[in-house]
Amino acid sequence: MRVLIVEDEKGILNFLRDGLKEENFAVDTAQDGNTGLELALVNDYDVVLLDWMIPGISGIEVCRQIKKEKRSVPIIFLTAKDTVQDTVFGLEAGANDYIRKPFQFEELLARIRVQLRSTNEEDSALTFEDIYLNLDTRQVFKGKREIQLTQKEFALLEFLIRNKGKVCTRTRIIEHVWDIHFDSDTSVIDVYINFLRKKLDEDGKESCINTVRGVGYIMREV
Amino acid sequence: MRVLIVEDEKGILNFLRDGLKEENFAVDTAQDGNTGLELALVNDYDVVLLDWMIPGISGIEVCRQIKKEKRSVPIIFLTAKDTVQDTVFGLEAGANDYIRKPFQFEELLARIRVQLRSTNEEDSALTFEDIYLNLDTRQVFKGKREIQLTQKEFALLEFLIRNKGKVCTRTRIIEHVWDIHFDSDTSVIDVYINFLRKKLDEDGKESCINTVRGVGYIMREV
DNA sequence: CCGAATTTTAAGCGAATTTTAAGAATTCAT
DNA sequence: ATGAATTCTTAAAATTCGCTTAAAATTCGG
Repeated sequence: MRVLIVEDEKGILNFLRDGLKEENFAVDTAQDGNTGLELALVNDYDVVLLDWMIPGISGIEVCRQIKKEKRSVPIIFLTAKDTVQDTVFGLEAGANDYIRKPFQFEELLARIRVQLRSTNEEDSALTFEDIYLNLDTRQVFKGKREIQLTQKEFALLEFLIRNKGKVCTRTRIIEHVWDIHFDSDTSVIDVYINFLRKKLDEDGKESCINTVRGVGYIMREV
Repeated sequence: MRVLIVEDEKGILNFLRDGLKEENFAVDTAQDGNTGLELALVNDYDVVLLDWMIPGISGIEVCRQIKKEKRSVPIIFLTAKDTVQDTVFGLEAGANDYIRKPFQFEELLARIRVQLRSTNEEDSALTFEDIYLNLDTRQVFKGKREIQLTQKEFALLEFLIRNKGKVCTRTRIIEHVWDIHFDSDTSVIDVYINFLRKKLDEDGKESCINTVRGVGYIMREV
């Protein structure tokens, strides 16, 4: 899940970035309106956090522009202001939600989850056959057995399951899970597929992750 | 589907080439304007990706020249610049779309698909009689039976079905599926037609792929 | 700052795929 | 019917690609 944070105050920015990374988001940041807008238009984010008062183009304007091109990206305003006026402006500009500073990180997280939930229509769990992924607790079960996964393993499995039934090309995987854009020469995917298979597959049975030679991988339900 | 990429930065070039090959495109590349233009004029591409700033003739000029001779080839600009000015120039020069670097591979792919769709009008599935090709999962079914195909087999079948009812000449096949332009002295097509027939045809019945002696092959609906 | 866990790199192996090559079979014109 | 051209078939050679490992680099908590 990719997030863009547009916020000029360094302290808050770092706080948010670190917190969200811990929650396994791929985080991009911008400290002014222009950069923020550009990033938002170029990339596909799952949610955008937008400060109200930023240098360059105002938050409201950034919001308006993003919504013009990409209707579906959820935008959450972070704002110190709290008059009714401003809130109305924000929502008119197309924001999906807003949160007043200072806020509890937990609350922000909750609001982000709400937004994600509404676009994808999933709860905080993903499943594939007898594999169960709880996104809240980061627990993974294979049947009744709990499986310990590292961050990257979890992210890769999450991506594969979200795209179950479709071939995930190496390029897409490296972009969504590793956030690498211009390096095609790495075998890190192979290694992690191998890790997942070792942890998830049962002896004798076919792997739950299929290889599509020359292309990528797919989790295909039988 | 054939793509030409004109881009001087090696890293980006490789990244694009690999990514597009995974998506089953036949990819040609050029690292300067002159070579790019020449390739574009000599061959039939389904889409051209053109960097703005390249050695030799400028991207804009290449675009203009291509459009003068071949109105219909869609051209997508890859550009680091982002002023309105440049965009306007690009579109005036005849570009069909542009994308700013750095970009998500996904987004590029989406834009390419938009361009292709306007000429063809395809979904993620192709059919010919009881043969069903799913481009998402790369699965092939003959009736209810699933058929395992390799990359090249898949690409060849895809090409034949996209052109069903039309004769596919050996030259067009070798260009679109193998990306070979001069070497007419190979029997690789015969071999692969043979592979496909073995996998797809049923005993006793006529092959689903017809030979047009001296010319090529055709999938003709009865 | 150290040590453990995680992530990444690199290399060898082996299997699957792709290509080459050559003889057999077919088609077509004379 | 015959011979030339073209296509089919097969097998073997060449290549590519993914799997596996181990070791190096990095991150992170104490």
